[in-house]
Order: sequence, then structure tokens, then C-alpha cells
Amino acid sequence: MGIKERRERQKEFLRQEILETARELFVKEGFENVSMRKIAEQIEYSPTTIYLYFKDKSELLYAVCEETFETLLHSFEEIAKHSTDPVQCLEAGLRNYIDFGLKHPNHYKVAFMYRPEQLDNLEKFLSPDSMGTKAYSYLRDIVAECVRQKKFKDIDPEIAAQSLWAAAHGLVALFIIKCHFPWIDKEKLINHTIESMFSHLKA
Amino acid sequence: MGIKERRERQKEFLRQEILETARELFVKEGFENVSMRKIAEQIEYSPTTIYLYFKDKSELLYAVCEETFETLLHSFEEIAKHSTDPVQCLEAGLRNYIDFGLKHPNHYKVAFMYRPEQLDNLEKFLSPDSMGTKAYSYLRDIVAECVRQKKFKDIDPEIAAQSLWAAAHGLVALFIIKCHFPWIDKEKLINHTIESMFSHLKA
DNA sequence: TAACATACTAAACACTGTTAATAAAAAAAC
DNA sequence: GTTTTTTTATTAACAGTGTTTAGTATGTTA
Repeated sequence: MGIKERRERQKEFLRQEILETARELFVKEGFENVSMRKIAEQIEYSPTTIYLYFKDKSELLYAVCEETFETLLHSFEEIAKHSTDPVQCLEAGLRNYIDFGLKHPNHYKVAFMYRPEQLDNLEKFLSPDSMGTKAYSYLRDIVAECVRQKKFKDIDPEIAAQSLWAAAHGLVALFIIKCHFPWIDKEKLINHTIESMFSHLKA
Repeated sequence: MGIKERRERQKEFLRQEILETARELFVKEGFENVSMRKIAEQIEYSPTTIYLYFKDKSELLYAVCEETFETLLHSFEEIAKHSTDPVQCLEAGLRNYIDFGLKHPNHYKVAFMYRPEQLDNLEKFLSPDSMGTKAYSYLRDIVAECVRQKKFKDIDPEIAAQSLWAAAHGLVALFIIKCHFPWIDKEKLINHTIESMFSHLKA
């Protein structure tokens, strides 16, 4: 019964190859500038083959999103490993998030700036198993730890976490979309925002 | 020479009609779901006619943007008229901005969540005469007034204004894009963010 | 009435995501 | 070893997109 397994492996391999190519192109040229035909050409298959492995283009987007959330979660965990103070850990995590957005704008756009039009993808995003949920939960748990250690005032970690995320996203999203706006030194802007959010949480 | 003027009026009228239809459809169905053919059908002209009045679809987007920025600027000014304290004025302005985004997500997306791919449109956005520039300048001037009246600490108004804008945008943008995320009560989230930003500026 | 400028449109180009029907290849059954 | 069945991949097509080119009316001027 090794034949079936080998075929399964081959199927999985091609699926992965499609996904990798999609990610590469999305990151390099931006989601809306990548057509299914372009992906197909790159992997040297006909366009319709992709549909045997992914329901549609938005499922490809979803899959790349999940990858991205996973990467983000891992870098969070990595930061947490090398830090003792949860507050410092949280700040480093947020700065890492922002840096990612600035360094990989197209990648960030895929993960945080497209709304999947289809309901089933939205539902998948919300499932507790989704990498997005896990990454957010991790963020919230660090905030909760800050509160538990009384390094933050007694606040609902959910509020603090969502507010922090929004502040970080606001910076990244505007930098990306309004990239020709005469921004003050971005570093200063990031610092000011983070200081504002944190000092209010510590107060 | 009244004929030429009448024709000019007629031209301007049709241009305005196209623009209004475009805005209506963009707001109702979202920019990416509105085709030039759909706009044309609505105004009962052929699709090519639109190109006699607007260079391309992105110029239509730009024009609607300018309208939006102008509306936003006017509501800022209206708020300023009915308020004595610049801090209170600033807060009301920001809340008004956020409310607009929540009430008219498609409209907000057009103005703040699309990057015009073409350079010339980006340049137009940056010109000092553009409504976007004017609206931002107004925001920054209110912040500057807060600093002048020593109701804010001595900070570069540009930094404060951009940081405030980003915080507000972060909330609205995430609410729109991740609209199925289990957000805590939005009102609370908005309050927390604004309090954070303001208390740091007042300190 | 003839020439001209303006306003508009039909047809086409080169794309897009996606589907239905079909061919090729591999595996299973006889 | 040949035939049937299943899996995999492709060709052709549909319905749509933004945009351009070439051509047609129409109202204005000479």
C-alpha cells in the first residue's frame, strides 16, 4: 500500500509548491497584481490545475495568511523565550510586528489589509485553531501576564491587547498606503505611539 | 458667446454626474466591485464616454477621495466653531473621524485604504492644494494650538498629529477589514485608545 | 450648403477568475 | 496482458474587467 502514500506525498508536494509560488509572487508583486495564470506559468502547470488544490484565489490568500500568522506567532514565542519581563517582551513583540510590516509591505497587506469576501474564509479565520487566533491569543496572554504581575494597572487584557494591536496596525497601514505622505521620522512616530500606549497601561 | 458657456456648463454637469454616480456606487458596493461599465450604465452613457471626463478609474477614485477629504475638513471646521477648548475640539474631531469610518466603511476604504498605483495621483495627493493635505494641516494646527496653550506638553505637533491619526486609523481599518474578529465593545476600545494618546500628550 | 469641431459610441485588445468537457496517465480488476 | 476504473491535468470557453482605436453622428461656424 506504499503507492497510495507516495501519490499522497506527491499531491502534498505540488500543493506546497503552488503555495510557495503564490506567496513569493504576492510578496514580490502584491496580491492584486498576481493572476492565477501567472502562478501557473511559474510552476509550469496549466491554470486550472491550481483549482484542484485550492478552491479559488481567496483560499490561496487565506493559506498564505495562515503561514504569515504562524511566522509571527513563532517570532513572538522566540522573543518571549529571551526575555524575563513581560512588559519588555510585549514591547519587543509589537516593535517586531511593526518592523515586519515596514520590511515586507506586500506580505503585511496580504495578512492584514484584505478582507476575504467569502464567508467561509472569514469563519476559518475565526476558528480557535487558526494561526491568526493563536497569534492574537498569545499577544493577549502577554498583556494578561503584565496585569497579573501588577506591572500594568488592572485593565481587561482584551481591551489593552486590541488597542495595542490597532495602534501598531494604524502606523504600519498608513505607512504602506500613504507611503508618499511627508511622515515625520518613522522611528520617532513609533516610539511616541508605543510610549503613549504603555505609559497609560502602567499608570 | 453664450453658447460656449452653456456647453461648458453642460460638460461640467456631466462630469459631476459621473462623479456623483461613481461615489454612490463606490460607497454602496465598494470600489473594486464597481466597473466602469456599471457607472456608464447608471448614467446611461457608453463606457468610453467616462474616459472623456476622467483619465482612468484611479482618477475617479482620486476625485471621490478629494470630495471625502473636503467633507471631513468641513466637519472639522464645524466642530472647531462650536468649541472653545482646542483639546476638546481635537478629541471631538478624532471621534468624528472614527465614527465616519464605522458608518461608511466603503467610503472610508476609498479615502484611506487604497494606494493609487499611479505616481501622478500620488503627487496630486501631496500638493498643498489637495484637500487631503488641507485636512491633515487642520488637524496638526489644532494640536499645535493645544501645545501653544500649554494644554499639551511641549511636543512637535507633527509627531502628535500623525500619531493620533495613526491610532484612529488603526481602529477603523481593523474594524473594517477584520469585521468578524471578536472585538471587545468598540466604544470602550475607542475610549481607551483616545485616553492613552491624550493622557500622554497632557502629561 | 460645405467644412469643421465637439461629443459620443461600437468594436476590439489584452487581460482577469473560474467552470465544463475532455484527454492523458496511472492503478486496479479481470 | 488486456480491459476497466480512477486520478490528474489540460483545452476551450464564459462572463467579466480596464482601456484604446477608429469611426459616427451632431451642432456650430464659414
